[in-house]
Amino acid sequence: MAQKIAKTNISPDPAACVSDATLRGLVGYNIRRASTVIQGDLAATLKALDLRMITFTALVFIVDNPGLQQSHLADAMSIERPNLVVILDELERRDLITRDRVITDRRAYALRATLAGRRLYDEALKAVHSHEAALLGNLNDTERSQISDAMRLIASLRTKADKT
Amino acid sequence: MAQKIAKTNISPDPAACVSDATLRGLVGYNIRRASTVIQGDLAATLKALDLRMITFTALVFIVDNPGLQQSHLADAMSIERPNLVVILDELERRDLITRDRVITDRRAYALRATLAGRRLYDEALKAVHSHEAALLGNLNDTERSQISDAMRLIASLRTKADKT
DNA sequence: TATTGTTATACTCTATAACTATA
DNA sequence: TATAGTTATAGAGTATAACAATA
Repeated sequence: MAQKIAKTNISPDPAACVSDATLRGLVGYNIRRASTVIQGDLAATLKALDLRMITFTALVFIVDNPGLQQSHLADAMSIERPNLVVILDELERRDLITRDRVITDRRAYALRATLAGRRLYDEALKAVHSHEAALLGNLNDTERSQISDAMRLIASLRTKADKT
Repeated sequence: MAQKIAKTNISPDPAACVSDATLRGLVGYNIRRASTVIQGDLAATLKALDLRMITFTALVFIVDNPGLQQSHLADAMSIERPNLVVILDELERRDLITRDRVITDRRAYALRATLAGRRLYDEALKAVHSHEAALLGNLNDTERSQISDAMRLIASLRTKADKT
């Protein structure tokens, strides 16, 4: 027993000894790790409302931009049109949104949230905001704004990956 | 022609009119967008060296932690052991790393970078650092440090998604 | 001829169960 | 019995080609 404790003290957690010092010197590595933690936590929050990150995002865009077309939503979400179809199928099946033919262009659908959709939107946003408040409790409003500003600045940058 | 220009001026880019004001109020949304931009750009940088983000990350860990075992590397990279196998297979096939039996525990492999692996490590890190310098050119060292510090703080937080 | 939404499909990334060889 | 590495496989998420309806 004493021997076991001694052995444990020598190597309590080998994984913790793995150095990521080089990677921590990269801004991209640190942002990605933070993003992973927040997304994981956010996913757990939304799961209680039977929403995934991507269905939540689509719902928010539709509530905020009533009459939006699928192709424009796909652009805004930076996803391909075919992948949006199944997401909207799910939201429509749950009666959270409607797809109405556009009279001036019968190829397109105008997306609108139903009352149930707007209610879920309110509920989800409230949950996500409290979640962020809890997770980022150590940061004050100024610090949180600074982080968001810096992230928006970086998100607006483009170099090699720019395709357009 | 004049009519066409007029029409264009009315609606130059419908997608740009889609408001994401609500989502921009969420720190997680802003971090994820920044992360996507940086990862995309980083991927393009590493592609020139025939590396993906995940193979690059594994290589850096192995060079920095010689003798590392696969299970500890998987923990450090937050990926499952089976998924690491194919990554190491690729690095080993390209003679960038070796898998040596551990004499004290013949179940485990000690991972080490070859000379070629260390050379690619140097080359890749140089490329990634210049890439970040170019992408984040508008930010000075202090601002970049502040961002990294904030991201590391967030990455260290755990609430709902904490499984352990 | 070009565009909107759709289907089918493929490719990557990730997660789990079960096996082997060692401990 | 438990652990390290492996295999097979299933599930997300994402990307492309091709089609019907419409412009």
